[in-house]
Parts: sequence; structure tokens; C-alpha cells
Amino acid sequence: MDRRQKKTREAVFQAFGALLARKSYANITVQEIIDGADIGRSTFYAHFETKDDLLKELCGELFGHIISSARDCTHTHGLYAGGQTPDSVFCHLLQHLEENDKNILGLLSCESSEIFLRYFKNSLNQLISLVFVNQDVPRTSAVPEDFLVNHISGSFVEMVLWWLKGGQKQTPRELDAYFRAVIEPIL
Amino acid sequence: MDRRQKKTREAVFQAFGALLARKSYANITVQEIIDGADIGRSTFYAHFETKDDLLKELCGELFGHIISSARDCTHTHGLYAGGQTPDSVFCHLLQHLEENDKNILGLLSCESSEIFLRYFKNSLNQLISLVFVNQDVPRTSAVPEDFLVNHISGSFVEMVLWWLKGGQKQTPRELDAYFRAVIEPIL
DNA sequence: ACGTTACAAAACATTCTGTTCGTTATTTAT
DNA sequence: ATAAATAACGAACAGAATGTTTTGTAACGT
Repeated sequence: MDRRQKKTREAVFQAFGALLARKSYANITVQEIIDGADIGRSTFYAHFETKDDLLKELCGELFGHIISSARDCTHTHGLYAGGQTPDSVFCHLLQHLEENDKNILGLLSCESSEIFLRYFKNSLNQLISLVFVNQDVPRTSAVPEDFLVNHISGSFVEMVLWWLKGGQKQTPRELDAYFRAVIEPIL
Repeated sequence: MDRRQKKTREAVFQAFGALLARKSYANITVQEIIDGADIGRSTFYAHFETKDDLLKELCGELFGHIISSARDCTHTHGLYAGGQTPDSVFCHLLQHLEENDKNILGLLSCESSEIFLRYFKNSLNQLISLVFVNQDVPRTSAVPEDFLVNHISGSFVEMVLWWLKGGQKQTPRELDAYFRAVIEPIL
């Protein structure tokens, strides 16, 4: 990729992130992003179709690594099922978050965090379904599998939201313990 | 309230709802609402400050009754705790939803359902906290109370989201059973 | 050094926003 | 029934944002 492209792309992401830190996604204008990134109007539209497109791209960059890393993790570590796994996939995910790569925590803590976490949940859903299929989790409970998958991914995302809104006062291991406490009993 | 006011207010809500049914909240313009409701521009701004304000008002009308009705319900029925209550607060809520008063299901099923459910979750959180305080729920589990409250309200909302996206293929009683299955074990 | 590609700058039509003001219609109180 | 109050209309307005286009310039990769 052209060095110039990378530079402007980075400048846009950076400006976008700075704006997200102090106002909601809906109230951010393309104009502000352009001004913040100090690029020409036409340049922005050469890179991104719309503001929504920019958001999608950013989400891709944000969650791409984390999710694929977690996907690898599922092969060796597994879900909570069985209760024997020392490091769950979720603990892995949480630790990844706290590394704060690409200032992911900053972005997730912003006013529009729901948008990001909604995107994150989709990836998470696929991930968990995969584990269910791969590991052939024993289906003892009386609820449909896709309800259960949704419940787990949903609960995880809601927990992260809670954690962020509360000022990140817990360590990943604590969070993992909480999550375990509400998920393990139903598997 | 003046008959004229009620009429225009109703026309705006109606037009807004119709628009929500076929496009996302973010892409709806005040102009479209005005045209749909067939009112003057100045009239709209006499009633609502902005589009966001209109949304807030609509949410108030939508959830006001349901939540206050559920609040009453908590005095006699209670949460799942104990497992003796035949009709839980959640079952009550779900049945209320299915009555589809004010076309609440239509609005919740739209592309922007997350916005509504996020609002709903706030009310729900307060409601559940209240029950926890009132009924002095025995705190046996190792997780903080506010985590648990968030987990319950979050799970409920995520379940409704799942139900709506899946085309409402379950009855309130089935849903309640599912929810019971994932919540009761952790109380 | 070359051709290619990205960027800047400016202008553009179009749309939306939120406000204002004078006029008309409806309601409410007398 | 009539008068005063209130709500809606309609038109117009400035300001801002969107997305596109064009032309010239600078940086890139080989």
C-alpha cells in the first residue's frame, strides 16, 4: 500500500477517534473529520464512501485481530463447558482488550460504545457458534442452542459495557470470574 | 391538552413510526417526518426541539405504561428468586409486549430497534434494582449486586432482540421459560 | 528519470436544519 | 355570541453539510 494512503488513512482514523472521545457518532460530521485529519475533501471520499463506511472500516481494524486470535484460542482452550479449562476464551478476549491495542478501550469507552459493541457481538456470535459445533457441547438444557449462543454473546457484551461505564474498575480475571459465575451454571 | 396539539402530536408519531418501519433512524430527516405528518415546518419545531427529542418522547409513550405496570407487578409477584412465583415480572413484561399496544412490536422490530431497547434497558435496570432492594434477595453468589442487575436486564433485552430478529416465533411463556432457565440458576 | 497515483483546492448543486414572521383557523373563557 | 388566547400554516431565511467534479501539483515505486 502506498505510503501516502497509509498516512491519510491513519490520520482519518486518528481524527475520528479524537472526535468520538468527545461527542457522539451521530453528531460528528464528515467536515469535522476532514478538518481534524487536515486533508482535502476529495481525499476523504476517495478513501471512504460515507461516514458509516469509515465506521465499518474502523471496526474491522479494531476487532479483526482480537477475534481471529480468539478463534485460534478456541482450538486449544475452549469454552467454560466442563470447567477444566484454566484460561477461557473469554478471559483471553478480556486480556486482549486491556492491552488497549490501537486505543480500543478509548473507542469503546466513548459515548457511542454501543455501536462498536453491537458490531463486536456479531463476530462473537459466530465465534461461539463455532465452539458449540466444534466441541460438540452436550446439550442438556431445555433451551434452543441459538438462544443459548445469543445469551452468552449478549451477556458478554453487556458485561463489557457495564465494565466500561463503571470506569474499568475490575481486572480481566475478576471479570472472567463474574462471567463464569453467571454462565457456567447454565451449560 | 388542546385537541389540535394532540392531533399533530399523534400525526408526527404516526409518520415517524411509518418511516422507522422502512429505514434507519439515522437516515430519517425531519423533513420527511414533516411531509409524512403533513404539518408545517414551524409546527414540528413547536412540538419537538430536535429529532432526538422526538425519539425520547416516543420512548416515553412506548415504555411508560409497560414499566409502571411492571413496577406494580413487582409488589405482588417478584423476581424468579425462590422459584415459587407462577407469573414472574418478566413474563408480565413479555405478555405486555405481545399485546402490541401502540404498535410497540412494530417499532421494536425496526432497523433501529437497538435504540429503543437501549432506552428500555435503562428503565429495566432501575426496576430490577428496586426488586433487589425491596425483596432483600439473598446474596449468595460471588458477584457484585450491580453486576448481577446489569446481567439480568442486559440478558432480557438481548433475548427480546433475539426474539424480534428471529421473527417472534416463540410465545411469551416459552420465552419466559428460556429466560428462567438461564437466570434462575444464578440467583 | 519515468509513468503512475494520491492529494489539494476550489467550486458546485442539493439537501437539511432551525428560526422567524405575518396570517389564518380553532379553541376557551367571558 | 363574542373576544382573547393559542395553535397551526406558509413562506422565507441563513448557515451548514453532503457528495461530486475539475484542474494542477507533489510524492511514490520501479
